[in-house]
Amino acid sequence: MSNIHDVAQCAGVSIATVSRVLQGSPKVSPKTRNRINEAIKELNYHPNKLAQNFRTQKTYNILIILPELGNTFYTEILAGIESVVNPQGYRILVVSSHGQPALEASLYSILEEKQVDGIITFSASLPAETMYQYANQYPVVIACRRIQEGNFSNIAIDNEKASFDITNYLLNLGHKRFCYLAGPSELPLYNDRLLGFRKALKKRNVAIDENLILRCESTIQGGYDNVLKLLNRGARFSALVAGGDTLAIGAIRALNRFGRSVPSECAVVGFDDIELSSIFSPSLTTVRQPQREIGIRSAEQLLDLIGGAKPTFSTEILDYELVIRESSGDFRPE
Amino acid sequence: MSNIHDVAQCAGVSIATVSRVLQGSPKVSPKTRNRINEAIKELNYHPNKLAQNFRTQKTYNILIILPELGNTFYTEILAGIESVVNPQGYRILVVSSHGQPALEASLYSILEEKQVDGIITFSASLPAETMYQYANQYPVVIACRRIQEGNFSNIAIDNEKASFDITNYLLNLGHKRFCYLAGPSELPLYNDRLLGFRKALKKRNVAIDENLILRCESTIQGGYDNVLKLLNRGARFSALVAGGDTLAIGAIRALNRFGRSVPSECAVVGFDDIELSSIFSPSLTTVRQPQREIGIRSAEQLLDLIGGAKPTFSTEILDYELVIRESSGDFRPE
DNA sequence: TTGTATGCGTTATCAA
DNA sequence: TTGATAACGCATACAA
Repeated sequence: MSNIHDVAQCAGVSIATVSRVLQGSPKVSPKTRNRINEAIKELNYHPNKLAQNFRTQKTYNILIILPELGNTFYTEILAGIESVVNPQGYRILVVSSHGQPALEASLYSILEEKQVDGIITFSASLPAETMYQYANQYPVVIACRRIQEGNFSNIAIDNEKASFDITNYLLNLGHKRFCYLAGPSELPLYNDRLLGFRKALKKRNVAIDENLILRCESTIQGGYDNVLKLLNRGARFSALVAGGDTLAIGAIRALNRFGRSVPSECAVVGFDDIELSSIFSPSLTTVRQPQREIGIRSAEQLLDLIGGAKPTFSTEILDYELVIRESSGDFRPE
Repeated sequence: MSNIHDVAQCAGVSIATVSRVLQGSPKVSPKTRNRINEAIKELNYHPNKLAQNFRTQKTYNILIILPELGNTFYTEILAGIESVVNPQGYRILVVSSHGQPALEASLYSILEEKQVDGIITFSASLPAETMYQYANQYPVVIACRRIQEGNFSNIAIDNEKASFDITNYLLNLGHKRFCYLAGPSELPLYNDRLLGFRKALKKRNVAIDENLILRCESTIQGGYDNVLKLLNRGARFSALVAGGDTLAIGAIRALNRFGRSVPSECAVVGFDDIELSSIFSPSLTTVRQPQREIGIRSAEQLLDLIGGAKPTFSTEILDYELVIRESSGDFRPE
């Protein structure tokens, strides 16, 4: 592997001049610039980024923490992020926290150790104080989660309110007996959604049966297993609200397996509007988040922070949209 | 930000001793070790990884290049990779090549610039010679693609043979008029699969109508759009073979939209066995790849290369499995 | 067991 | 426009 000295020697100049060419500095005569470029080509020289990063303390890498890979909900968000950071020369690296706080904590060391310039997390499974400490010291944007306790910059929809609304929609259809499928309690956004559900019922004085509130892994399998178990225990409900579309789809499969058809015997609604939700049969009533916009705004905020902006700790609440489809039993063809 | 000097000073030792503690060297007396650890805590010291990496020329990062993010096919593969590299202290970073050769090429610079210790690519959209050059100089494993021209270490199923088999399955059911949906020609695995399809038909002397061979983006939308257009032109076929499950599902939706039911009026098969394929209705007949094993073997090979092993350039062919479900019209309940 | 000193490859400051 | 050189933070060979 050749280094900058080799290039300098080969071109008959000093390493300083080579460095200038690498930086695209205008203060190099065209003639020497050419000589140097030829030397670079001849030696197949690639600047050692490790040394560059070390010297400049900059990586042009941005870390994206997702609760899980392979959840299509994030695909469009990532595209939104890339659309703003790529033109600025940044690259995104994606890791999964697997929803485990310990693992997520270890990922922040990647930032403390300066291997990336900033983090956008969609996981945020750490305690608020810990997050606050990181966010105060480093460029960190928390997205898709609204943190009430403490002050944070973050971009999200109002999960609680959206959950309130979609529950209300079912209440308006006349449902009285509900089952709720929540994602893991480590991920606060699931708690927000559960809270919205509770508030909606409370406001209408509809009783909540705590036995019908389940915590599951937020996967199709998780929804399926938990609902099937519940049905086997003889539970009765006319509507099921899920904290995520995968959970809802698992629930529908369990209901079908148990011989209950959706929506005629049980209404089901989800959250997120993943791709599968419109394809699945019955198609899923759900809450659509502005995924691309979430990505774009998160990225813009992060670049500001990297650029030296002070964290404003202003929560940016984006709009959501109820998407009414077949699974809730009030399907109106478009 | 405190550095190793600060810690040394605070603990009253030299930086060499601090460094030894950081490396976990046994040649430090428990007493000084304690003093140093306290100093580290007190100063909230984090070793600057940029400097460490620079010094050791090692990052403990592995780059995974996928053709696209959000394709659940890769989820299990990634889990397999993590299961072998995490215990060794490596971390995986995932990027998408978006199937664009130019973009993928730019990703190799991340390796040349030593920002990662090795690459596993599932995209491999670059010319064989280029790939060969990289694979010869750096730790690079090419997975899910069998490169015939030239010698490469790679891990894959025999895409051509699997495609031959599943096509044969349809031929055995009596189909004579086929439509084929291929993914982008930049991704060679799609070409391999198309080739297997062609060979199967040729062997049985079944004519291939080139107008019924379509190239699409490998998404549900891509399959849907192309097949709908074809149907609107009045094309007739009794079986459709797709180079990927997303394409197949898009195709089924287009057929349904056009009023043709699957499988009774048209048999459809896919490739990959993504999660959706068993959930979709009709469930999809497809080829299942040993995803976890692909991940594990790729990672093991890569770690060998990183450890200094010479590339053996031996292609490792893993087994696949035909999964017969509803969409092909020969559904036998398990 | 501990300390001293060197160098990794680059950028950037200063002088020429 | 160019060159000499210091500095970045750390690991390590060698000396003590």
